[in-house]
Amino acid sequence: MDKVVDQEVVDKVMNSLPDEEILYDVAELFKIFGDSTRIRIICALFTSEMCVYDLAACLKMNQSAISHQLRILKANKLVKNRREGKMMYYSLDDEHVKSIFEAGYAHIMEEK
Amino acid sequence: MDKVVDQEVVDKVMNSLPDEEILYDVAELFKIFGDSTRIRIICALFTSEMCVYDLAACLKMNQSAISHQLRILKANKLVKNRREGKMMYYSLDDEHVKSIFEAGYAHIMEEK
DNA sequence: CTATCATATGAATATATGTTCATATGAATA
DNA sequence: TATTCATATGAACATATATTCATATGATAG
Repeated sequence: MDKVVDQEVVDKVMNSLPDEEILYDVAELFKIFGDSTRIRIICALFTSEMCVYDLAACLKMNQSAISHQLRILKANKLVKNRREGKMMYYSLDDEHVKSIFEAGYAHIMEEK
Repeated sequence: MDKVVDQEVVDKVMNSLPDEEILYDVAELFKIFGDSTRIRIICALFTSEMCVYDLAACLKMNQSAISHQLRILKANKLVKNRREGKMMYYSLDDEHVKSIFEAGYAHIMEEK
């Protein structure tokens, strides 16, 4: 006899899944957190708002790389910025950023 | 006068950053969540353990793609599996999986 | 207005990664 | 043991993305 799907289970699971579009957005959000440069930027901003130049110094990366990543973070509303003269100060834009980070961080620390 | 880093801020931030290796691991973890196929697999497994065949049916994807992603999820200890005859049942392997997902999900839902 | 500084951005490059196809593996059954 | 079914896996391909380099933009000081 051929294997067929367990229709009962499949139906139950399919009904429980959030909309595909929502899950796509959730994945896109996690993708933002899924890069070590961006995670380090986010972590740095937990402590203090910073300008691009100082962020680059902290992370020992060049200014352009930081700028590109800040652009992505800002486009996803995870950071915001304010200008002060020539300098642009970045800070976190959402309380969720910390809770998301901490959920992942807890998982990693438990493994150690 | 040349701009120099704000050494005080930079020092404070650098001291607050977790080890680079930890942050790398955190980023790697979020990267796993940062793919819509894997997020959908994870979500499906919130409801019920499932075999590969049924998972593929739920997500309307081919078996190979699901298998490849399950392999990644398992390598990262987010899912575990048990064999029952020919079938391999997958389920979530860690309580953190749900808390991580929910942190991201909450952020997305708030935007809607 | 010009020069300089801080930041942003486009193009190019290298690398990573997801899916598909073909096929292998491993278990059950005839 | 040969066949069939469920799953796993390697290779190939296409796509996405992070960084660097060069340069543009925007703001301030002289």
